[in-house]
Amino acid sequence: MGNSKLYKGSLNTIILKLLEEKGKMYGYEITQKVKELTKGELKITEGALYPALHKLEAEGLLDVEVAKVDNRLRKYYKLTEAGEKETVNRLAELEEFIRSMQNLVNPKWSIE
Amino acid sequence: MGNSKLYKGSLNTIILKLLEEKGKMYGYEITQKVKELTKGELKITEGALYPALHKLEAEGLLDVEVAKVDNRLRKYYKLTEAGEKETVNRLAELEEFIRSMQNLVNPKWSIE
DNA sequence: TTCTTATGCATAAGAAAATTATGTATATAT
DNA sequence: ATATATACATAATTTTCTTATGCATAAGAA
Repeated sequence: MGNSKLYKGSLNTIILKLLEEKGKMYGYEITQKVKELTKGELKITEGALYPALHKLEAEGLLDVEVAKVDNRLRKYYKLTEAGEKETVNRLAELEEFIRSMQNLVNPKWSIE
Repeated sequence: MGNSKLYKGSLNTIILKLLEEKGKMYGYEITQKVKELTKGELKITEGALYPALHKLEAEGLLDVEVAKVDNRLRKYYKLTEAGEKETVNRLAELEEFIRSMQNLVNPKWSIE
């Protein structure tokens, strides 16, 4: 299972990006969304996700809001103001990184 | 200095790809080439590079050839046959990963 | 009705893969 | 002389993941 050892370092940015898009999401929802968007190629494990969410919250980039749906707990996360600013920066960095990787891996692509 | 925390996991593939292109390269040359190709954005540190080269060699994917140029040591690495095969696989995996990341970060790009 | 799968959170132990800090040595430019 | 560039290497530490485990409810299958 889960053999995507390549996304190391980009998990935080992925989380921020999704929250920027959707407004608010809860942990399990994020794992499912990523699986869906990448056609199952990228699987966010809970062991990676929850600590990452807690850290982003501790850094003041996320706010939490607890809800109970169908008698089950959900923790909805959304960007703080600081989080919105950081998201812009980190996304730019990630996009630049992706471009660099393309340049390395397949220079032809980036000519156009 | 070196603030590219994003390429984690892809160093091995980058090395293999460069060797596939250039035939043979030595460590220091690889660091400079990557810096050049990414316009300074990606800096391979020696602490990451040399262990990676040694590991790829131990796995039978690389061959070494020592040379002395200007009284300085150089260790030229090149792909073994097994290394050439692995390079194809790992490049495909990395390209697929890059596509996934694009899909997450900027879905618009990947429609075309 | 029992068992599995899905939903939902969390943390601890361990592994992988980097960074940072050293160390050695020669060559070149200031 | 001194700093920078070239060239290799490794140890200590940190970051960031995977794997394993734990708790709990809901829904569907057997």
